Amino acid sequence: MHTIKELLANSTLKTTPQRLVILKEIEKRGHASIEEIYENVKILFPTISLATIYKNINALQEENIITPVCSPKKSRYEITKEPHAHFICKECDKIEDIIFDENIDKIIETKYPNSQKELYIYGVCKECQKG
Amino acid sequence: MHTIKELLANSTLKTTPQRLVILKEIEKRGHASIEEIYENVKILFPTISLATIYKNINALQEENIITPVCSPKKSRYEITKEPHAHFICKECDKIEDIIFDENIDKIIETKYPNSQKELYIYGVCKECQKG
DNA sequence: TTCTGTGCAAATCTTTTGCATGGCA
DNA sequence: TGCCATGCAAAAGATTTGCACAGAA
Repeated sequence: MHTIKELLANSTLKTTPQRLVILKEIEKRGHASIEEIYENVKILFPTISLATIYKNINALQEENIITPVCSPKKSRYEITKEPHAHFICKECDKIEDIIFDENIDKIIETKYPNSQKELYIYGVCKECQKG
Repeated sequence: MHTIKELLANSTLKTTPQRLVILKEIEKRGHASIEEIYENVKILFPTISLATIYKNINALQEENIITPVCSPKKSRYEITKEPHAHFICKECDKIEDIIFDENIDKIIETKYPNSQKELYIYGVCKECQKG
């Protein structure tokens, strides 16, 4: 486990207040979209520009500090962590982290060895099934 | 199994030459992006407009005739079929359909019952691992 | 004949780029 | 101090909208 400051210090990127605030926002929300990051970072950092958000999102992805979580509706980003699975609701676009079942892990590892894998399950969440 | 014509006939959408050609292109490629569809449909249908492609992609998704396949790089679409899994290469963005392992199916069904599920495995394909 | 679909143009939204200035190491 | 990062403005790219005409049912 690393702190956000350590993640930056161990990368080729410089530690700037903007980057710290962007990463804290992603960490706090679990999964954050560009607009969510921009709107919330602007509260603490009114002068920040959208271009800075985009540049940093790209740089942080290249350093593997954050990982895109893609849904059909909008892309979001999370702090890169151990392999885990996502459940994404097709209706409300909610993302839940789920335990990466070790049996599934074994099955996939057999077929796709040495693959840096991520598992996504797209479905309809319980709340939306009720509606 | 349904033909493309039947898919349209059973929907609320009218059957037009443009829609048939768009769907045939998606079927032929397995997974097609907006630009791929546009570039190839234009050969048969030089007057087609990008707006028509977008409007139809949205309409066909609402009718559940096509399903988005999302990758971190670009969105693509496929004809809606029985649940199956995708392997998407993080490097070259290639998409492979893979058999939906019945053991994985059972594990997911236990945790997410009655969920219209899709399985995605993001990793690095064999070709890109060599490089 | 009716009403949806098409195609064009314009509008809007999203993301990237260039450049002068500011700030971390 | 040197070089990378920021922020602005503009450019480029992607997607949506409005409207008149064409075409499926």
